Amino acid sequence: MATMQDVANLAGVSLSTVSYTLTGKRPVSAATRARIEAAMAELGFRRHAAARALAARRTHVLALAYPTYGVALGATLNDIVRGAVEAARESGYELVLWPVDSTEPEVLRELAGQRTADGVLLMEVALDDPRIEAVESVGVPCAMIGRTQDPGDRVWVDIDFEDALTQAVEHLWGLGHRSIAFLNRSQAQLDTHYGPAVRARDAYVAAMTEHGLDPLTVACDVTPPAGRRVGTELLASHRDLTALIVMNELALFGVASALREADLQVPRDFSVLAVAIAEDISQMYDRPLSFLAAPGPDQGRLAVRGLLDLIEGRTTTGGTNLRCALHPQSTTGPVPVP
Amino acid sequence: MATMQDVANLAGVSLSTVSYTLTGKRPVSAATRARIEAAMAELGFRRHAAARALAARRTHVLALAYPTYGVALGATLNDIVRGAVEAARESGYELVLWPVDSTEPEVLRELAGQRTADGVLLMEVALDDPRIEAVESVGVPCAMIGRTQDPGDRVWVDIDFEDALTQAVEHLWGLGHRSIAFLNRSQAQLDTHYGPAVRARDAYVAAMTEHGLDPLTVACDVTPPAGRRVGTELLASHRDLTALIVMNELALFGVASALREADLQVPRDFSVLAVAIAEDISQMYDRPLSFLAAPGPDQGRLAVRGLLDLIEGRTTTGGTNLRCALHPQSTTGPVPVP
DNA sequence: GCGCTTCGACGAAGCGCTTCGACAGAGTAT
DNA sequence: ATACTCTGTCGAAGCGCTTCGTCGAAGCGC
Repeated sequence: MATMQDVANLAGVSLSTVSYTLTGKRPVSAATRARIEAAMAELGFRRHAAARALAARRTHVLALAYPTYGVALGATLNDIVRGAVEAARESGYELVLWPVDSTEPEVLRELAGQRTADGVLLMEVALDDPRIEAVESVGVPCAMIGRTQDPGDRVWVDIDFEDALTQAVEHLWGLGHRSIAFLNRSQAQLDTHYGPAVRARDAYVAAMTEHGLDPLTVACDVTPPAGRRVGTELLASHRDLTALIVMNELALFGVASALREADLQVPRDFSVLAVAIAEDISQMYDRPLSFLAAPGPDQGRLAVRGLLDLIEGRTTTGGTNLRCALHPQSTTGPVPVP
Repeated sequence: MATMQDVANLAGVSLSTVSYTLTGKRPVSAATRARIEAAMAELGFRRHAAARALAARRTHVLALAYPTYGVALGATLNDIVRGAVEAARESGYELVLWPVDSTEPEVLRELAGQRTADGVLLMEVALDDPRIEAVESVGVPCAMIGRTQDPGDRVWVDIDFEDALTQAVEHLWGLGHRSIAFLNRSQAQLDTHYGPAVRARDAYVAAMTEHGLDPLTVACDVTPPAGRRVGTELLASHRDLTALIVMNELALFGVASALREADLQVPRDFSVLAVAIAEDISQMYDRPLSFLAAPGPDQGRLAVRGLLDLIEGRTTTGGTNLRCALHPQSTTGPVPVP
C-alpha cells in the first residue's frame, strides 16, 4: 500500500504538498499538482482513512442507524438511504449503515463513542427515542428522520402528514366521493401516540369535517393478512363506502384481496388511495396504484444536509416537514353512480 | 474526550499498561486492572477507533455491501445481516453496511481501498460479479453470500438449492401430489444463468423425473402482479395441477390472488410450497405458509466466520452449502380426491 | 534597485493508539 | 548465594495522515 510519502518521493515534492493537493486547503501549482497526480495514479495511491481521521479529527463518515427487525418492505427505507448517500457524497462524506435497532441504544452509544462517524442519522424515530440521548451523550451530532415528541432545536425531517391527508381527502372529494374511510397504522402505534399515525388521523378527521363528511378511521396491524381482515370487515359493515385512504404499506396488499373477494372492481366500484408509500411499493400493487409518494430521497438528503450543518458548525435549519406528491393512477376514479 | 493517557494518569500507570488491559495481549495484575477500569469508568473513556486502527493496522470493522435497489422485501437480506452482525460481535468486530449496488464496483473499490474495513462481505453475488475483483484489487479480503460461476478457493456460503427442491418435491409427493409445477425466478435470471434459478430448476426437474413425474417449470418476474398473471395462466392451462412450488418471494403474493380468483381453496384443492424464503415473509401470507426456510442468519454467520479466517490468517473453509429447513404449515395438504 | 506582498512549497509537530524491547522484582532450581 | 525464568510494568517508536509556522522566489510599485 502506497503512502503519501511514497507519492511525495516519486513526484519529488514534500509530503505536505501532496496533502494539500488532496485537501485543497492551500494552493498548489498546476505543474506540481500534475506531477503528484501522475505519481498517485502510478502507485495506485489511496488515502488511509484511519490516518486521515486521526490527523484531521474528522472521519468524513456519516452513519445511519438502520433497523433490521420488523422491516418487511425495504423500499421505503432504501429510498431514504439513497437520498442520504447522494447528499453525503456531494459533500465529500461517505454514508454507512449501522445495523442497530431502536431497542439497543447502548450499541449506538458504543459505536458513536468510538468516533467512527462524524454524525449519526436516526430513522423511524419514536416519540421518546432513547437513541438520541445515547448518541448525544458521547458528543456526536445527530439528526432524525421523523421526530420525537419534543425535538427542541434538533435537526429533523418529517413528512407533512397534515398536508398529505388533506390532499388525499381533496382528491377523492374532487372525484365525487362522499363516503371515504381511512385505514391507519396499528392500534398499538396509536396507543403510544406514534406521531405519523396520530397526525395522519387527526388531519384526516379535520379534512373530512371541513368538507362536511363523517370520518371513519380504522386501525390495522402492519401485515397483509390484517389488511385483508380489516378490509373485509369494513366493506361488510359500511356498504355505502366508495373510497379508502390507506396509510399502511403492508395492509394495502391485504386490502386488495378484500376488495377482490367483495367483488368490487377498482376503480369502477371503489377507489383506493395509498398515502406516504415509496414508488417501488406502488408498483407491487395489482394495477397502477394512486398514491401520495413518500418523499424518501428528500428526507434522506435534507437530513444529511442538516447533520452536516451541525457538524461543520453552520447554523442549522431545525426541522422540516416534507410534502407528499400526489400520483393519481388507476385505483382512484369517479364515484360510482348508484 | 478522555484519552488513554488521561486514564493512565488517573490510574497512576503508564499508557501502555492501559492498552494491555484493553487488548489483553500482555498480563496485567488484577489490582492494576481494577484501578484502570475504575479510571476508565470515571472518565467515560472510549477507545478512539481511528487511532486504534492506525496503530494496530486493523479496523475491527467488517463491511457488508448492501444493495438498495430492487430490494422490495427487506426481510431476506436482514436475516443475513443479523446473523453476520452477531458473528462479528462474537469475535470483537463491528459490522457496518455499505449501501452499494452491484452495478457500482468502483464505489466499493474506493471504500475498500481506504481500508475502512478489514474485510468485505458481498451478498446477492452474480455469476460474474465485478465487485469481487474491485475489492480484491485493493488487497482487502472478501467473502460471498451466494457464489460466482467459478469461486476458486474463495470463501462463499450458498443455499443448497439441490437439496431444497428435492425436499420440496418429496414433501408434496408424500402428500400424494403427482402434478406439481415449479414457479421459478425471472426469465432474465435464467437467461444469464443466475445460479439459484438454474440450480433450483435443474434440481426440481431431477427430483420430478426420479419420481417418474413430468416437470413443469415457469419463469416469472419478481413482482406480485407477475405472479398473479403467471399463476392465472398456469392454473387455466393445466387444470390437473394440484401443487405449486414457488421460489419467488414477491410472485408468491400474486399467486395467492390467482388461486383465490380461480376459486381454489388452499390446501383443500391446491397446495403451495414456498422455497428459500425468510420466515418473516411466510408470515405475510394469507394463512400459515408451508415453506422451506432460507438459512439467512446462518449464511451471514458462516460468511463472517470465513471472512475472519481469511483476515486473521487461519486456513479457510472454502465454500459451504446450507440446507433449508422444511416448515410444513397450512398451505400444503393431501392431494384432493377427484 | 529597494523593500513590499503574494504564491507555492517545505519541515516538523502532533492526532491517540499498539507494540516492541527493556527491566525490576519475585519465584524457582541449583 | 548464584543463575535463571516468569510476571508485570514502563518508555519510546511508530502507524499515515493534517496542519501550522516558515521561508525562498517571484512579482510589484516607486
